[in-house]
Amino acid sequence: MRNSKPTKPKGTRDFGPAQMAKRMYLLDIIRQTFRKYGFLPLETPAMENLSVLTGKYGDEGDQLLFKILNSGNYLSKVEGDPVTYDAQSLLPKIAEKGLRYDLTVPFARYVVMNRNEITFPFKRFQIQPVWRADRPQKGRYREFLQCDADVIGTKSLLCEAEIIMMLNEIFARLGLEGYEIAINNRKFLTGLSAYLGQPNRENDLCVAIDKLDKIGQENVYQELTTKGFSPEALTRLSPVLAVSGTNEEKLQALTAVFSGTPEALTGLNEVQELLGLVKGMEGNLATVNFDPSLARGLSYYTGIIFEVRMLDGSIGSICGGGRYDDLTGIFGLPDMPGTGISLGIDRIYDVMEARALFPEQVSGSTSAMVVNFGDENLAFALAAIARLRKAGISSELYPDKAKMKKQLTYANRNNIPLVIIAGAEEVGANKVTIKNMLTGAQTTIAAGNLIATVNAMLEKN
RNA sequence: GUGGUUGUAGUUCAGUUGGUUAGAACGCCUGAUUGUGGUUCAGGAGGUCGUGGGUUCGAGUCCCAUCUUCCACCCCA
Repeated sequence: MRNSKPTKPKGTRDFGPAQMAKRMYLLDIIRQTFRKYGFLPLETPAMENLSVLTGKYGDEGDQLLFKILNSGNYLSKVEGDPVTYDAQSLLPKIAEKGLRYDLTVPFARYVVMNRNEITFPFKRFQIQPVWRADRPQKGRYREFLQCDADVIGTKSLLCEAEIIMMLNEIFARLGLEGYEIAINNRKFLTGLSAYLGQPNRENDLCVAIDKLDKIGQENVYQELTTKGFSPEALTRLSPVLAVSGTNEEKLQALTAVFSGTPEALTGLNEVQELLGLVKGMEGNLATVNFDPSLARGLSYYTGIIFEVRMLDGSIGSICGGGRYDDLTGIFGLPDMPGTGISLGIDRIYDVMEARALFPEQVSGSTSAMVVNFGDENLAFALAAIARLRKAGISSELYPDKAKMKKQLTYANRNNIPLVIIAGAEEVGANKVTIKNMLTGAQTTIAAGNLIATVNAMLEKN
């Protein structure tokens, strides 16, 4: 018999109390802001049927789905020898469920299944973990928490404008600076593709130009050439990639170039209109950057798309999203336009940690500990802890009659600021001693003044 | 999925061309202080060197496999 050391699956993390305090601080701000903008909470199961998940994220996405083996004798439905199957044809026979890959598709499923109960437009937010069988890397995990806010059932650009307002508000409250909200429009990209003489090739086009910041123009052109884009197309593309200046200047310049391409113009006009709406709501436009090379991979986007990134490039995008005008169509409910965003709180956490942006007092420790002297003070200690809790003071009684040294060490390690000491000496005189662990000072007071004194001392800290 | 990288006490890391009993710092435990933590001092525990094979008289050190870590690509939060 040999004990093996326990391990944790690749790309997963534990969050101890110290990390949780910070995560909850972050989540509280996001949750409050979502609610402030009228979004309602929703949760869906960790697992979905594979029929719901597959085919929504492209071939690459399907590869990254975690599949759940059927219960029981899962090989019984396989005809013949399983070894003769390839993975793709064997899969549907042995697995019919998978872990969710994002929150948008489960949301679409929910909307379709509950279309008669939902009042549209429907605004919901959802904060739950998602799983991807990706190879872990910096800021990239196999299990991570997404914070989504979506509006479904309206084509109004006001939704996009509110998303920008909301993002700015969240980052302002977190004290996070040095980010940009990049925006673009899929319609513009579709028009661009046509303009280049390669209609319906916007996917390949997007994948390539999305990398502009990273690999430079030359490499983008090389990639496009290998994908069959002609030299003429690249010549027509270059003024688009080279466009610079303020958002207004970029829009103006591109509007002139695309005067003969209606779809691209529609896209540009929407961007223009969106910026106007944000301005009208007194939003901060300094963080908003119209980036005609922003593409985003997920194929369901059809309108304005977003991406939030740190200007120092320290980490991948911390938020992504966009408009999808027909997400529920694949589930048999057409004409259900929507738009939404997803915040990656694991990455935001990493950035905030690196910049020491978490406030000191997020630790959320217990306020007071009562020292356990055993029978000597059991009755008194029980009454004291009850009174403290009735008064709303987070407190605990050390569970064992241990040495005072050990009990104080415990309080110290857990950042408990006040320790209540009442042994035979104090109990006999109907008094208690309160020790302030920060200063080391301690006072002995009448037992009846315990709550008032503790409150006063906590107030001061 | 492709290419690379990493693994030695709880943690961060040393460990010479392969050579006795694998080290340090911090942390942890005990005591100085039988009712006082955080500072100080004294002492102590803790490692089949990621795992499994191989080469060798001899492997933490070399080779293979596997897992893990981190990174780039793909893609993405």
